Amino acid sequence: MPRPTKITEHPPAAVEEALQRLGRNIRTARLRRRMPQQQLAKRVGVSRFVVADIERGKPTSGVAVYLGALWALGLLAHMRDVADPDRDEEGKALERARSPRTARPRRSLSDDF
Amino acid sequence: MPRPTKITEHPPAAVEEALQRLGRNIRTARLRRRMPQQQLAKRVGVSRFVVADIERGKPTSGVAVYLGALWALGLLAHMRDVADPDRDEEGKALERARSPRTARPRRSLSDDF
DNA sequence: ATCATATGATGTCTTTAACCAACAATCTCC
DNA sequence: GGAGATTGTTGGTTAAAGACATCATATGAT
Repeated sequence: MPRPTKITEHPPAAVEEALQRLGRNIRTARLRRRMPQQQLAKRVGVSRFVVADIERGKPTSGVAVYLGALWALGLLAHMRDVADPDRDEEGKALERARSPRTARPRRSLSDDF
Repeated sequence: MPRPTKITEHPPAAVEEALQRLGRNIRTARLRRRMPQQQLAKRVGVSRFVVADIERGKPTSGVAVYLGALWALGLLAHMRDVADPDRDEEGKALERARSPRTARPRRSLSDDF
């Protein structure tokens, strides 16, 4: 994504780590299937360089490429649980009665960070 | 991602669906925490428009933004299992002896799709 | 019901992500 | 060990991702 952003230039350590692990996992899955980057790229519809990028965990690559790779490897189902409201215990606890459609502040609280 | 790619212009239905669900989940988690897009954007280090985009499941946004949002919501741990080699049963089955470092074809098989 | 706030929608501008090509390096199978 | 394929790397080109400003709408505390 053009226009430099904080998150892509200096990602938090946790984000960078998660990204690299995801890339390694995709690579492992691809190698296990004995599929060249070229072929995976063809299925996803990108050049082989993009596949090489995501296997390295490049933060700036589009989500669709990552998900496309998971899809081409038959691993997209793993995304179902990510941020699943049912698994968000903290969120469930915070949600008192109903879920509002906008996040209007309840009172005047120090909402900055 | 500049230069249009097949995956971002016409994502497979499964990918598009997964993307939209992820966006909805992020939105749900944010609302439960009564956090405005603005504030989430500030934590992630992007503009509020980008947050609005990912909540709609925009395929072209960078991965880092999605993961950054998960991180800011305390949900990044959910990414650990995605494409985890231990959970890739099909991959484990395909891996005969050891994992090769390149995907050189074992024989002359019809490797084109 | 009121009114401040959150969110949606548009349009312009800047910067870079993804593309491509070719060579070098590495690895696997025979 | 040799051959053939895969993967890494670099640099130039181009179209879009993200920022920003503004207006319009919807929402929810009071």
